[in-house]
Amino acid sequence: MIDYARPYEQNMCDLYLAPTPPAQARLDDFQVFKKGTAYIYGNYYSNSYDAYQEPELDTAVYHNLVNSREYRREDWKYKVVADWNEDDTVSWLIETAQCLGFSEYDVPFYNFKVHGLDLKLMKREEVLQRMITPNVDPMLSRRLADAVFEKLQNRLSEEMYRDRESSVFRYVESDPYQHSDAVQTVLDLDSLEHKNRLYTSDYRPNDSSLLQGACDSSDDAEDVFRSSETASPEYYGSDGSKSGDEDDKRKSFKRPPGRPKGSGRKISKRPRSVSVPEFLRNLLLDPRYCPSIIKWEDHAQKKFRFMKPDEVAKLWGKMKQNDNMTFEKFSRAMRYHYRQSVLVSVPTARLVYQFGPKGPDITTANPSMVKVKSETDVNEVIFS
DNA sequence: CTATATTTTCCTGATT
DNA sequence: AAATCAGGAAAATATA
Repeated sequence: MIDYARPYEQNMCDLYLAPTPPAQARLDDFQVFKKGTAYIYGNYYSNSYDAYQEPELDTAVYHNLVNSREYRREDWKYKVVADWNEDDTVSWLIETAQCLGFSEYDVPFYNFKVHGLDLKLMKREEVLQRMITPNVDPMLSRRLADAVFEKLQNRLSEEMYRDRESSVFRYVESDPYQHSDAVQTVLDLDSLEHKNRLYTSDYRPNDSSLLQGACDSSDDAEDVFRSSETASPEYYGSDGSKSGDEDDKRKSFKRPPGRPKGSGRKISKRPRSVSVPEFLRNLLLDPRYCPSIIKWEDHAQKKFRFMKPDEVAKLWGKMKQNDNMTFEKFSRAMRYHYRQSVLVSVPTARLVYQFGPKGPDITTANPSMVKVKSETDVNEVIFS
């Protein structure tokens, strides 16, 4: 059953041309040397496919909520807001949200890909509108929006003040978010063994006074938020792991018994990663991918066709940080979903599959299927 | 940490 | 002949 599939959201797949981060070395890379045939085989494939690559899609990155880490650049720190480009705005937003003790997964950052000038003009209400997203508690989004808005206003007024002080503006020394030195070693084996590390532990507290509660066991946004206001997080006395040389003030506080107020709400921590069927659904509902590389064959029957199987596989690989993904392997993953009727095969037709009874929800507010349908027919004629 | 679910890799054999 | 399909097997990852 694929009841875990998140509802489709616009911008769920996001396409952008940011430089791709250095690919993580995977153990799989080395397996090539264990199998002589695979080595030659692989070369052959990659060479022949290179000829078909379309530059536009080559640099495309399928974005899902998981890789906001692409926006970890810090250019924005050295510019005035008015000079921020879209990426600067997003980078700032993500970092600010984290400094405030929120999870980056609560931030629908793709709604904030705006130039700094537009951000400046944004009213509190608009920030809120953009912050709202189906998977996050609206109250949480509201607090996040408010807090972010305040931060923005602070920065803007500080800029104004500095502008009067000196005509030459430099932001560096006033940076409220000094980043700690990167703790990265070339020989760090962890980075080889677990790619998740990138988004689980890449996160470094920038403001310890605010972040005290953000990284610990609290699931509750209320707790996190309150700790930033009153600095009264819970004290772990039993195992002793948190006591000792830590902050003395903490010892005088003890969490009152019972469930903290408002702790029943669910906030999004790390969202479940996108499954193969979900991924397909997302592409199918996104006009940036839909007719071009994958399209509906028959929306009513949930049938779809791969136009460029290798491009789809490449996107999947990109999303999973796996440069070795091929349609061959991707389709194997698809076939495993036959068992549960999430997908069903369409015999005789090649590159055509179908969502089964347990498939993801494919409804959408703006179906572009009508147009697709006619293109289908055209292509059909040409093909045969 | 354990168990289950999903995905990746590789492979054999069949089909178009 | 090259692509695509079907699954088995096993290992790797992800999630509960």
